[in-house]
Amino acid sequence: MVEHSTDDEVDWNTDDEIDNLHWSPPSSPETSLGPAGTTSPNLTHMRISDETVARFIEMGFSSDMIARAIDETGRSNSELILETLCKYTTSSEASSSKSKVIDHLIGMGFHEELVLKAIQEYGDENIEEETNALLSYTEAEKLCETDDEDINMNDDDNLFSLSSDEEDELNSCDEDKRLKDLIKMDFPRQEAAIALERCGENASLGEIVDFICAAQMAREFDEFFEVHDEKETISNSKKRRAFNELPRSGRKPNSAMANDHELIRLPNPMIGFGVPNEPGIMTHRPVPIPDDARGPPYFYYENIAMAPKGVWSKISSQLYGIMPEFVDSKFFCAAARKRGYIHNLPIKDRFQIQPPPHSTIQEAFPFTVRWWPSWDLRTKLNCLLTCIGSAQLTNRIRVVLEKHDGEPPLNVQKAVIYQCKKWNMIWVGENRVAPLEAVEMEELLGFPRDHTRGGGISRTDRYKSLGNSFQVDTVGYHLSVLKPLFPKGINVLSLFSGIGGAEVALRNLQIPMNVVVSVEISEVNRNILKNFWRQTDQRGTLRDFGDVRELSNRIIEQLMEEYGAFDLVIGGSPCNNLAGGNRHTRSGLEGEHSSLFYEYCRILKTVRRKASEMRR
DNA sequence: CACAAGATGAATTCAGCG
DNA sequence: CGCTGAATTCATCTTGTG
Repeated sequence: MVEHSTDDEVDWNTDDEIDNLHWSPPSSPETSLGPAGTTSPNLTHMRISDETVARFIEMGFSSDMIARAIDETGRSNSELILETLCKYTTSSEASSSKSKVIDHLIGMGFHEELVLKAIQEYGDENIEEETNALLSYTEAEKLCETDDEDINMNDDDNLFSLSSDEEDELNSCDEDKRLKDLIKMDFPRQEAAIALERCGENASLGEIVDFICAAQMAREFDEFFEVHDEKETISNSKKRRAFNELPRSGRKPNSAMANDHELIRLPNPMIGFGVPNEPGIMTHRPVPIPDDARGPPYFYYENIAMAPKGVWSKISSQLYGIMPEFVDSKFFCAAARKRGYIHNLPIKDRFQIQPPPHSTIQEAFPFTVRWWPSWDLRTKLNCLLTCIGSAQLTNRIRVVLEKHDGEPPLNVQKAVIYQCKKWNMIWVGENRVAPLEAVEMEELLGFPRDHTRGGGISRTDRYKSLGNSFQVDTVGYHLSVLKPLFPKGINVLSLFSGIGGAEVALRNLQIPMNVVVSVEISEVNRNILKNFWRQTDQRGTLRDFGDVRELSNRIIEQLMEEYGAFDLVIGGSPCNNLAGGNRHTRSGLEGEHSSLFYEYCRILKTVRRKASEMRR
């Protein structure tokens, strides 16, 4: 091991331009034993490492399948095993794929007739195409006037209750089973046991879950808006260190530093008020919305989670002191995207846009699977940015890998992985990595294929627009609660619209948009949204404006008089001056672009004031 | 002038350790 | 509790080309 790494070190350094493959030296040299480390208990006879097996399992293959594939392929070549596993999956899925697709689409609420028609038209291969087709059918057939349902706008009253059906079912459980169920739901055994005891034997599972959630939320409440003086902050334990910690004495205060002592913690895992398929979904907020911030009109504000210190407490203080919901989109798609959302939407009974996107890189891009080396354990991509890796870098990686037969030494692996993570590259051939194509980013972000393609946008601008966009499925999950509230459609004021992430989310949720007033400074982006509006046969009105600063309060009031009040004000203000990738002008919330956040506040307040006037 | 490509760190949080 | 290292990040600027 030692002689190898020394040789390779020499190889690295004799290569010109190799500096760009530099990585921070590993802290634990004993890990350089290579991939053949410990083995999993039931697969002990094989040379495949635990990590590799774990990766296969994480990709959704069963251990039986993995064992079979390892036996069949000769136990040593992980690429071959993966290929075999994929073969198994495709062959077993093929027979049932059609009925599965039908069930899936009907489950989304499309009529069976339309589903069959779509499948006839597009085949049963591409569920995405079909969904799009179905959305077009429904849009064409729209005008569907739902009868006046009794919608309870006051969502905070019945937040704890489950439906009677759910409750009946849950009541039938005995205590042991309930404890098991709770542990299965990933509640700590101790908390579950205490909750069971406190709630008594007649309590339903729902009540117990609420009890545990309430306890968790009480803790969150304590930790949010926690006030410390400087001394206390410094002596706080690591666990209690918070996002907005004050600067250590002697350190120069950041210009973005807020002048308050509030601490906002980023949740770990970053699941906000809950995400699908993960434990910990809340039915009501840890910190209630203040009365003066209740909707309608609803609002939804977004920005990056990893902003400089003090930024989020400043943003929160400007938006009624509402607790931000920090969510990583890796829980919704195959790419991470850590964002904070401040909104006054209900959080009960959220649902996902259907179909949900692929959850791993390998599922999203199956063609890459056969090229994926066993030592690259990624199943999720990092955040999609506005720039992509250079061709020179991919070439250097290829040259270096070609020098080694089979698996390269550990230090080479580390360097390659480091660059792949940094530039979000995927395997597209033998020894060949590549940055994502724009169309692949569209897919990961939940946009229709070629949403940003053509129409006068340059390649670089396309990457920029996509890198600045919403992740549609994440935002859609939060907005889904609007669907039962506005069966007749909503009026939307969309600020900093970009390529229309909010509009695409609403459309995918099948929430009719009566009026959308979109404010977006980039002309190419405005054109993308206009094209989307036309192509999806929207019946509503789309109005677009350029600079948000020129949208005066007077104009806003006029628009509301013309179209009626806005039901939703949505937008994410510029993060340029907050983003970690910015080497030059990371100047905080008061920066040239990021300070447009205050325009969002101004406009929101104008809308809410005017709306309350109109109600009177 | 528009576009494409490449070069350019730091701020922040977290996990792990003594 | 304090330290260290690893990991991650909605980007800007300069240069070259047509």
